[in-house]
Amino acid sequence: MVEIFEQHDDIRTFFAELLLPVPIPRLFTYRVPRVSQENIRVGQRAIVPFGERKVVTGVITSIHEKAPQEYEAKYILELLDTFPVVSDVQLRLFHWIASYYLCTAGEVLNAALPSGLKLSSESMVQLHPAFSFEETPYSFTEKEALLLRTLAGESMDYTTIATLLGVKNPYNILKSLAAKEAIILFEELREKYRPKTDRRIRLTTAYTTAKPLEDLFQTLATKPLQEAVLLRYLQLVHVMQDPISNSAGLSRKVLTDDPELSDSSIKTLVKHSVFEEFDVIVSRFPDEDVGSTPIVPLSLLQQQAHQDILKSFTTHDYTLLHGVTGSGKTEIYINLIRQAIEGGSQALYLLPEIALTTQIVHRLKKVFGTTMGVYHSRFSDAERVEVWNGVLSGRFKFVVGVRSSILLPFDNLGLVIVDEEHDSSYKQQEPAPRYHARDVAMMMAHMHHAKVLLGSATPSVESFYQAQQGKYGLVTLDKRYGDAQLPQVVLADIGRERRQKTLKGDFTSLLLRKIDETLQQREQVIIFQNRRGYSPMVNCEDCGWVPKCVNCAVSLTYHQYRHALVCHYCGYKENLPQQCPTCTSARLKTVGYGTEKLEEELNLHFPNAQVQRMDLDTTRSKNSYETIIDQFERGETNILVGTQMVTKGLDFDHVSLVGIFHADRMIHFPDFRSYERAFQLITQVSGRAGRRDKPGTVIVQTSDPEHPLLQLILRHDYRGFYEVQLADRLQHHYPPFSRLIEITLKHADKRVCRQAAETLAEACRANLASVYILGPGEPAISKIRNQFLMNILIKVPRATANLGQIKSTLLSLTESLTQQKEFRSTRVILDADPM
DNA sequence: GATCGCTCGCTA
DNA sequence: AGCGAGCGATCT
Repeated sequence: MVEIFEQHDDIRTFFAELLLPVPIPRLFTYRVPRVSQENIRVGQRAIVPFGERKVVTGVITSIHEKAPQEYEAKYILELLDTFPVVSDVQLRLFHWIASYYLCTAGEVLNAALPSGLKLSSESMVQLHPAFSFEETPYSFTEKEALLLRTLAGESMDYTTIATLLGVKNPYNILKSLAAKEAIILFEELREKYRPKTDRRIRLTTAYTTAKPLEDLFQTLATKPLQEAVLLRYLQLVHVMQDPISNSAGLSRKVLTDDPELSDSSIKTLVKHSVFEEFDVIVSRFPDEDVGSTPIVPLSLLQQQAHQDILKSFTTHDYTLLHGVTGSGKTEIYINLIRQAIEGGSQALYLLPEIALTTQIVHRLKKVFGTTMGVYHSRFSDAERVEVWNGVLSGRFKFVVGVRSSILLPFDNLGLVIVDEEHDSSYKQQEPAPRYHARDVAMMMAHMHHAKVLLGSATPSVESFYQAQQGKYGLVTLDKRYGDAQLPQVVLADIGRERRQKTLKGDFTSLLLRKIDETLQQREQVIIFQNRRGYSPMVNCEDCGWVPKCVNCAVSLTYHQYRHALVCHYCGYKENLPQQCPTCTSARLKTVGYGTEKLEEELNLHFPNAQVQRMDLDTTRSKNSYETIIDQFERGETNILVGTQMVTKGLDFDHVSLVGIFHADRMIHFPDFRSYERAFQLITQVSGRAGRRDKPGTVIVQTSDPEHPLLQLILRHDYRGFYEVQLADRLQHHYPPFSRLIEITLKHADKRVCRQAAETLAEACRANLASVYILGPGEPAISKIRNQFLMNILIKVPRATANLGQIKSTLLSLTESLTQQKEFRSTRVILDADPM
């Protein structure tokens, strides 16, 4: 074939579609600079101008030659990568999440990329170089002058300035100052991620051979301090035997940390070019104890379950492992993960936030060593970038992580394990994307042709139903590991003890006696109470006044250690008044028990025991969580009091008693999932009690011991619980028989909020066929941060095929609502599969 | 009349 | 989301 026309590669113009991390439901077209034409690939990041002055990082989703017709595309400023850092499957997944969870793909990208990978510019302000107060012909307002004085040589960003001046938007002030040539505005691009480096030291090439070294020792004969440094170096780095070892050098810290060596001598040797310093990039995850520990062999039951799971995988992509607490699910997971990795694919092990503890990480590290990455919200951003890059480079074949690790750049997943599958922390609540990691895992696994294993002692009604229907495989482990007994659950009747006057505060005599017995036997106790603070409420004994939050429709929680009333929703804080502000009575009393009060009263009841509290307030600082766990593990603490944090992922050998301080509030929460949550929570905490040889006891304090749910918990009757729940869900059109979409409207004006909700609900009723619509109604907490809330619930029966269409109708109805003038500042939040 | 502050539209 | 234009409210 003869080429008739010569290809003029150099005159072709390429365009790229970019996904940007902004909440706009659209891609953006940019022009590819000539120099990048050869190298640009889908999945690379690029810096692009966005708006008048800003620049942002986006991801290339396609490359083409179709010039946009209606506008002139801007140029890509810079390609940040030489290879794709977002995989194809990942991009597809982002779009699926966006459409299923009613948000934009940009919001998903924003959640997925660690901010270290999202370079963007920040608007900065600096004093004009030619400006001086003496020479300027202009006059300034007070705020302007304050800013000019504060700026003096420094540059500041907009938000700092806004705070400094006490205004919301400093833009007008800045514009005026810029016009008077007093300041200049500029954009600062910040490199957020920096690899961690280690400063190293080595001999300069002049001294790497025997002769010069000998001469050097001659010279240093009168300088013993420097000689010592040199000797130590030669002792640690065998320069003569292995010249390469010198080029790798020695970490400078090794020498400076040595108390026998002097810092200044090291510096002098560097100054005299005996040593040279250089930096190497090191991992933030040091290669600690590589996988060498032999794996504990599986018990017969575990082996059986393992085989059953593998067999189930041949017919089902999704399998549910229903294993009672303490049945040893983790060992089975470890085996499956190893097999997946050995088969050449990636594995992901998801855990709820509070279950991903150092205990479990250490255990897995011993098996998987450096091929394992850990992704946790407590990690710094730099660490997240390294996990991201580690998955890309293939360094990590396996990741243990929380919800958001589902968004890492896997390209060859073979297995996803979702442990504690029922846990509500898999569902992101606050900012969009409001995704459920378990359900995303299933879609993702589908895209990768991978298998998913859901694990739980108390599966969600939804998942168990799917298993019952044969949609998921089901494997059951109903014996504890090593034939240990399930804990004995005992109800303590608060009402009866109150009548018999044996109640002490809110402690039943039964609970107190059991704690005492347990301590006598040198065993440990966990007390669970799902309320932090001292008391959830304060109350005036004379007029009934209750302190409320000024921004939210909730009563304030009293925190004793801060001696303050605190709002758990917005953080508002005020001092506890000396007297009631309405009737001046001094008889203000605290009502109810938080973990803080429990801790205090346990100290009074058991003065010889060490009581430790574990909740948000005691685990705020970086290592406090680990410290509390370590102390408890070593037996330095006898009683651990805590919120949900004590329910998961912790294994202690000497806990034989678990107390659930108040079961009633969990059960009687106004929500169709409250029974399920209570059942799961109580079962989970109970699982902390008892190990191999000693069965544990669980005391559940309740005012309603006859309650059917408690009766089911007593018998460890998951199936019974499930049947009851399922009937209820069927009757009221709840999942798994319907899919839910919750609409929340927010507005500062209660009337507007209600009107908007009514208008929207009406529009839904008029435009959506074959769905059930509930509301609008006020949620239990009707105001948060000065925004009034209204809810509408849409129930879409499973049989309804057009879920996608319903969602897009909802989006357009919402859109037209907020376009109406009176509702323009109403915020509407759509939440698919709310928890 | 200038200045402040909020709403709204746009981003390629 | 974040920026910037425009416009009505508010102080002097």
